[in-house]
Amino acid sequence: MNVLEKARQMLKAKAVRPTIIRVRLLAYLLTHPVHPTAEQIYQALLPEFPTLSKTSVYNTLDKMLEVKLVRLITIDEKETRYDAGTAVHGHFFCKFCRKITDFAANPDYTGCQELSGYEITECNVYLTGICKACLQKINKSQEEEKAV
Amino acid sequence: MNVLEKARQMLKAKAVRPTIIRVRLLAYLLTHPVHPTAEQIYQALLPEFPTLSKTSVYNTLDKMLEVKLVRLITIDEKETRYDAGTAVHGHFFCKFCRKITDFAANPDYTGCQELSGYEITECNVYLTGICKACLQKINKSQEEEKAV
DNA sequence: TACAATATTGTAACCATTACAATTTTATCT
DNA sequence: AGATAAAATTGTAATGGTTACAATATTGTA
Repeated sequence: MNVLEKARQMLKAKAVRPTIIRVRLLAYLLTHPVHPTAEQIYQALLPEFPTLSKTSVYNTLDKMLEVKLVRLITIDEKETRYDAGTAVHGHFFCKFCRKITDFAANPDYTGCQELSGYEITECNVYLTGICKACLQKINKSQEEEKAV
Repeated sequence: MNVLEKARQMLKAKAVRPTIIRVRLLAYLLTHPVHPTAEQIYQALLPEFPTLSKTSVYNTLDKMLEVKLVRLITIDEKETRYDAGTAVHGHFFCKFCRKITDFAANPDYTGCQELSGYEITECNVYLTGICKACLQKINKSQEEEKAV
């Protein structure tokens, strides 16, 4: 089954009408698990739907957030990112390249006193710092400075 | 030692010049650990500093973020919140009243394979859902509907 | 006091996101 | 298939948090 059919099935299972735009947008998220912004999604779909509007992207994402086919990632305070991954995992945000990396994380806070009686619907673990690649770049440029 | 003196000491320790506005703003955060927004901080300090500008609030917060006297909380995608608490803890965000509750959380991801070689400077655990008080309100209003 | 560095202010711009009314598409019924 | 109503999509304009930047004020030091 290709990814379009898969996206269609996922939408149907959540009783969301599988319109072309919704199917393609969800398929895009499934095949591009890089936590894109609304703008990136818009730009990616534009060639295929020249009349696509930014509002439609936001509407579609809101719909999918409602039924939990998509998760919000607010680790980057500049813009919101979206993730179609269903498995719970943590997100690492590099301050230099602004890329987000997934990592295994499934914390259990059911026994937490402060939250007894609370209804928890979403869980996000965010780490911020500098990724390996950027660290290497930084070290390299420092060495070059020394050499001069 | 009162909170103003404490704020002054904290700023000095980080080599940030303890100007009146910085001291008062930090003292406000220390005495109001409710994760206020920039707007709320601005409104709270305005009576004392009638000429205070929003830009100064942002500048001051940026300065304190740099030296880690303050942490960013991005759990609410609508606006950024600020927290002067130094101890690591998680944040619960209620979708109804938009209040943020602290809870104990100190996850250890030093052994995480995906992040080996990464430099981690910040860690945030965000839970979203409905708080106890809002759940009770919802239940109550549902009962009233039934009664009618 | 005078000077240089730093902090604060005010205004205007930026830009992601949302509101809303108009248009188009879709599902259903005849 | 054609008609109709509901739902989806679009375009435009507004909203509002945040930032850029130049002007002004304050601070520390000689």
